[in-house]
Amino acid sequence: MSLKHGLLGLLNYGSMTGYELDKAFKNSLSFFWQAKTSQIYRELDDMERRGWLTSERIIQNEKPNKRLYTITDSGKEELGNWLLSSESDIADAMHLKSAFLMRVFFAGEMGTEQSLEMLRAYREKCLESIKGMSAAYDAISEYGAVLGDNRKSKYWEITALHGETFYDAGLKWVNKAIAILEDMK
Amino acid sequence: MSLKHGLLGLLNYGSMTGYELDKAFKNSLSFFWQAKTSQIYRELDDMERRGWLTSERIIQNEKPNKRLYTITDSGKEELGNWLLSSESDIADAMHLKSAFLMRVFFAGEMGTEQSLEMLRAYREKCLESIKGMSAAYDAISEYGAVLGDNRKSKYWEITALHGETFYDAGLKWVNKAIAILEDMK
DNA sequence: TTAATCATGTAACACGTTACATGATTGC
DNA sequence: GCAATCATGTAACGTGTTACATGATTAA
Repeated sequence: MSLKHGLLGLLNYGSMTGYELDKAFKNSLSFFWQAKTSQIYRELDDMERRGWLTSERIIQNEKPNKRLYTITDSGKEELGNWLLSSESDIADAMHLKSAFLMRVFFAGEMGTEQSLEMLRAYREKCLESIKGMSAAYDAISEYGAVLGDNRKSKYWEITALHGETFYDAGLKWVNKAIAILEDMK
Repeated sequence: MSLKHGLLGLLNYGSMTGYELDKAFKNSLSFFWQAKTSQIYRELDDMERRGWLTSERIIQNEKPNKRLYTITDSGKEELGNWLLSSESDIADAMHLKSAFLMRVFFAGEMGTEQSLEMLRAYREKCLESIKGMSAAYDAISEYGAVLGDNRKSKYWEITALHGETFYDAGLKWVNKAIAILEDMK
């Protein structure tokens, strides 16, 4: 149930509308959790039913009306409990789910040239992601400066470092894999 | 829809019962895809409806009856198409989903000592996983020798190498993360 | 005698995706 | 004139999890 907790975490920084939450989510948490806009609205409804947040309708005349969400004490408690309860998510963190790796596993059924193409495409994605990291670091230090909270932004940096380390690992792996297949020819 | 394709891939090596498929899945594909037994049976039903496989009831008297699944030509075609169609799964492969990293992201809300505990637990899991790799390599060369198919087992090795590389990356990252937090104290 | 292995499933629920609907304002 | 931004949702569908049910054989 981590999507709800991610939203609670963002709302804990300050009240936001669904639209703003959606953007905030995609700009920060999307490195390790993805969610569609429609799902976010649905989860917010459910969280309000649970009493983790309240919402206030704001009428605008120049723009569409909006709904501002605010975390409640009960929501803060839930967030705190989730942060402390290891909840077995560390074991989960060891498991990846990847249709791409599944295709690699069964790649013996196709030609070596086709497998190589697939791996080269993966390599391109790794390189792109690695290039994208500097923008991510910039965004973090910018937000960190705005908030003036060094402690929080340290953890953001640590998650960015995770991304960087893993993209590098992906690149290293795929280069080895390509070398193995080219040796085989 | 990759669970179905994983099952097709296994059945392409030879006919199996649901029970055997479940075990085969957990022994090989579970490194990059997880599925519960109950889901596997449900998917097999659906795949039969689609004509990708046929099943044959086998009556046993000493043991429970079983159902043997066999891939059809249409199933082989589907498997082949899936292998070749990149299907955007390479882009997906760049996205991880991790409740654990989400907790790290919001760890500014808890004490540094608690965050360190969480990271140390992750480090333990990395070390365990790294230790487990030699067993995985053993299993692959064993199966490879049985099948006598070098080409197939090369790809299995490549996926194992992926696991190894990523567990190492996890360890490297967490050590850096722990160092950052300890410096902060 | 207790746990593991063999072997199959159903039902309910939770979570995630896709497709669709609406419509004004602002910047290029 | 066209794309992007603002802003909210519903309905249907697809995928994954949990809890439960059944019951014999075999090895420690």
